[in-house]
This record gives sequence, C-alpha cells and structure tokens, in this order.
Amino acid sequence: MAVTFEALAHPVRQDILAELRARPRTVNELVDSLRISQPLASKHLRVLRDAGFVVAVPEAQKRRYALRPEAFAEVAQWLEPYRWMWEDRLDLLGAQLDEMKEEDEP
Amino acid sequence: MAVTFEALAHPVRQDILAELRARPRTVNELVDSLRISQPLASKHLRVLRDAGFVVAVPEAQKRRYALRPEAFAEVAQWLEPYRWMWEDRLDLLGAQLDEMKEEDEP
DNA sequence: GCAGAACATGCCCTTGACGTTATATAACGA
DNA sequence: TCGTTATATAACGTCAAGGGCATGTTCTGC
Repeated sequence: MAVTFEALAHPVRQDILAELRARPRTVNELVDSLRISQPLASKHLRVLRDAGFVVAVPEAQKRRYALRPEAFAEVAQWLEPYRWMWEDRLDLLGAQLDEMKEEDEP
Repeated sequence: MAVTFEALAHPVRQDILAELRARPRTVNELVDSLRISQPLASKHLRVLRDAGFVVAVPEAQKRRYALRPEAFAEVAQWLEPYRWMWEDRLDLLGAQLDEMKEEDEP
C-alpha cells in the first residue's frame, strides 16, 4: 500500500498542486505563474498524473489540469494511523486528568 | 513551508515508520524485522532523523528510535488545504466509501 | 492543406540517492 | 585493558531524477 510520496517530494510539484487548489489550470498558466520552462512543467505534470494527483481535461488545443481528490484522500488515509500521536500530545497538559476519569481509547 | 516528503518517499523508510508506530526500536531490531543491512538501516534512519520524523534516544550502547509527532502533524497540516476536496466528494458520492475504508491493495 | 498555438517527448548532461562492503566510533562487560 | 556489541560513517559503483534545448504531435482556424 506504499503511498507515492515521491510525486509530492519536489517543490515545483508542490507549487503546482497549490496552484491547482484554487482552480484548474492549463500548462501555460502554470508556466507563467511558476516561472518555469514549458517542458519542465509538462514533465512534472506527467509525474503528478502518473501518481494520480492530477488529471488532464482536454479543452480545445489546451489541456486543463485539475486535482484528483482520491489521491489526496489516500495520503490522508496513510497518515491516519499516526494521527493519535499528535492529537494525544495536544491533550498532554491534561494528561494527569486522564488518570482521574476514564475515557474511551482510540 | 515546503514539507519534506522526500523522507517519506522511500518504501524502506515507510516501513521503518510503520514499525516505530507500535513502539520504539533499536537499529538492530529494525534490521531484523525489515531484513535489511545494518548500514542501510542507519542511513535511512539518518534521513528520517534529519527530516524530523524520528528521534534517537541513547540507551546504553544502543539507540532507541521513536517517532516524533510534530513532523506528522506538519504533514497533516500540509494536507489540510486539500481536505475539503474529498470530504465534499464523500457527501456527494455517498457514504459507502466511508465503510469500506480499509480496503486497498494495489 | 497550412501555419501556428499548446503540449508532449527525446536526448544529453550533471548530480545525487541507494545499496554494498569495509572501517571507525562508542559503550559495556570481564 | 581488551574484546565484544551496537551503531555510524567512508568509499565506491550504479542508476535514475532533474533540468536544459530541440523536436514531435495534436488541434484550430484561415
């Protein structure tokens, strides 16, 4: 079930995803806003597409790229088994109170 | 605020984190359970340590590695702006996905 | 059909990750 | 102190990601 974090590892790809968060974009829009070369944008988009984080919607001779929620849900799902850690830590100040009253365990 | 996903990208490191989820381990325990070489374990642990995902607690001549919740909280925080996407989708597509949540084998 | 726009891909080079073996470092026990 | 245990680092070869430039490919409108 190895989540593909490699696609998220590159800063340019993180920037692309952040851009697409607002709304879908064409390649050239990303090229302009991120100030990268067009081939580089296409290559990073390919990585993101192969990893399932984006989809390309053909639109005339352009291709509008959009986020694919399922991929992000998988990341969240991967993260889920670790969630108790920092949530418990937030309750750390009340750790002593935990002894007095019994709560349900995760 | 670029989250360091590179550390999470490698399958061996994902395995290490999964092991540490149960309880802290020494290097040799990880070597045995993951069936990797000792230098390799040390190197991957170094990457995870530099990225903040684990800490080494000296214990006699051993070093017990433990997860560091803050790093995972940062990942969750990075993911937060994307959360609305699949949560909205769950409302639209249905709650069936909510029940078959732990079914995924690529 | 043709020209141009919008992307994708191929090729080349550089750099760095990964894994292995060998060796260094540090702490413990006798 | 000496040997052993436990871990870290060094040195080295391999291989693929990343970025550049150049070239395909596909669609559109004239």
